[in-house]
Amino acid sequence: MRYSQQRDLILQSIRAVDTHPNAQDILTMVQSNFPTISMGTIYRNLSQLVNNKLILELTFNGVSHYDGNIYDHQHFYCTQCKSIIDCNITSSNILKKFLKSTKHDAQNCQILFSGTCHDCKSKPKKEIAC
Amino acid sequence: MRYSQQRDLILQSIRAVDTHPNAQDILTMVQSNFPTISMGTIYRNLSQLVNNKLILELTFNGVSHYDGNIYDHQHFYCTQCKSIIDCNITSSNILKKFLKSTKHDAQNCQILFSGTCHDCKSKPKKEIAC
DNA sequence: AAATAAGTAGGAATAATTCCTACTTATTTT
DNA sequence: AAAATAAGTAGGAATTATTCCTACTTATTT
Repeated sequence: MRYSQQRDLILQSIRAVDTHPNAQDILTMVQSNFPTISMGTIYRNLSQLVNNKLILELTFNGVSHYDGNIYDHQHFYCTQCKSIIDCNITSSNILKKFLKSTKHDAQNCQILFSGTCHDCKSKPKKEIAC
Repeated sequence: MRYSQQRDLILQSIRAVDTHPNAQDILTMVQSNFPTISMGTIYRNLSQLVNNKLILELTFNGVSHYDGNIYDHQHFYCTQCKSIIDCNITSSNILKKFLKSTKHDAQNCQILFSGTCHDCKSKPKKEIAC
């Protein structure tokens, strides 16, 4: 991989947040520093960064989201506000257990919790104006 | 939900297999009994069946797949042959553990293992003809 | 400094999914 | 049983995320 300012900015933008942005979010973030960048460039570089394991790709509702935290951790998806929240839970134990029970060669394990996040639970539901 | 032959056939088709078909697969299956069914009908009924918890929806590589087995079980995704294989592992223990460690109200937990399945591991890789 | 291989912008193409409209059918009411 | 009505359908258009293509640019090597 040859250096490019575009890819560098994309990686920095992803690392700067813990919100698990999608391609469109990343385009918007990078555009503020580099207005001529295009969506093709975003997607091409995202797949390179994923292939080189510099970022993680996660799919929620059929849309790819990207995570600059590549350490073993899991995610919680709030079905109300749609936010994706990091969980400090490792998957290695579950993976080990699974490997003992199967003939498949599992190399990875992703756990996705879902429900209502703490914020949505405590906040009263938005009232709809008449 | 009023009865319809189309929805009934869709549900039966999904229950008849353990291959986790996507919308296109289901269209093809149902068309063999009901040639005039359309993709719009497939999608509309799939989302009703999911909402009524008669089937599960799983997303792999950004594509929705459907599962007629609604009991607590998990999945293994083979990165080589792309097949989705059921795993006889429950998530309730992991979910309980998670609930103790967090303020989020998790109601669901999906675990996805991935790697090379037993078949792909034992079979020699396909040779490419010269 | 010249060569070249990788990267870029931006628009076209593709694929999964949702939306829309006029028609049909299962169910309820009389 | 016939009429009313609300849910369902076919099929095509629209939308959205993503990939592909082409001519141009730039980082790196020689």
